[in-house]
Amino acid sequence: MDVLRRNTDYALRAMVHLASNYGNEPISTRTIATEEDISYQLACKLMQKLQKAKLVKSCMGANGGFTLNKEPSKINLLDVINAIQGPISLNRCLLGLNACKRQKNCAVRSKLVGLQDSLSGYLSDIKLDELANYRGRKSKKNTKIPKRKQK
Amino acid sequence: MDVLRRNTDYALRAMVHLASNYGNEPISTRTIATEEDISYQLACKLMQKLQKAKLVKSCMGANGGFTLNKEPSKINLLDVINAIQGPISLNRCLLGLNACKRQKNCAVRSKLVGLQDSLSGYLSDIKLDELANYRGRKSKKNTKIPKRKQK
DNA sequence: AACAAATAGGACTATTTTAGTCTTATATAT
DNA sequence: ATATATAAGACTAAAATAGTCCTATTTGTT
Repeated sequence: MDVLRRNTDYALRAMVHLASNYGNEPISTRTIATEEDISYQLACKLMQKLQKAKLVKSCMGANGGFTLNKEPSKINLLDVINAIQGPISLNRCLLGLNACKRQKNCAVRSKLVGLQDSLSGYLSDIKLDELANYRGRKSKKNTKIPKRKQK
Repeated sequence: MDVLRRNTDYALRAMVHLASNYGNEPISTRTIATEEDISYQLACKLMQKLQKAKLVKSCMGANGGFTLNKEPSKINLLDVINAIQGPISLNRCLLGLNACKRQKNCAVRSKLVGLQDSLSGYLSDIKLDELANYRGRKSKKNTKIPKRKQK
């Protein structure tokens, strides 16, 4: 099974796309969907989730679209994962759901806590700017504020 | 979402149970199911999977049941996970399935490879003996070979 | 030999989760 | 006005996971 779901992959592509464009005009969902091979309708859903999580900023209307809401270096992989698929947990027990009665002296659980933490740590250390630079090599190193007025 | 599925939790309980009993007579699935709160039918399925993975040894017939196939210290968490839910992967891409065309210069992918490895490493460093000792404190420190003849 | 207690294993069903679509409403530049 | 966007809820479809059922086989015990 996969830890990162398909929709998370899509969202990550979208975010990297936006990161590569950081500092410029908003990009429409249609453009992102087309260039990143995501169904348009689905992309809309994902962008909305990202917006709710304050990772992107939306501009409605003609010439509208999305821009990152923070510098790429201030958005990490875990942020995106959390926004789209919710918190990653090694098992239900660690999430607090469906906790079995064994909990308090469960050896498995106690071992997993450490792993859970290092997993989160690793993911939150990977920032969007690294991903955007690696990928397109068309990063603009441009930190201008988008000219378009924001919502 | 959970990395370890419910059935994996069940199987882990069963394995820890067997580890605590290592060196003694086989334990029947019915007993394991009852003591570990697993549906009997489901437990049967899980034990079969563990058997196919050579983690446990079965003894058919009356007074039959299962014993570990190796010392508890030689069975790790990842073994059990692999037996029950198959290999853990961070995403499809790393599993080789559904690989997207971006593959070769995908920054996300390259970052995840490292994480995947450390995840596997961590899980395979946790052995059943640690879990069994922690839990029941009724470990026998007894390495006798089971008296009952093995299949 | 008969019986009871076990595992073996395939087929099937149900449940849950995830992915994806449809539709309608609202905002905004031209 | 119109065209091009986002917003968002309801809905459907597909896939993955969990769980059950049934029948066969093995083996110890009486």
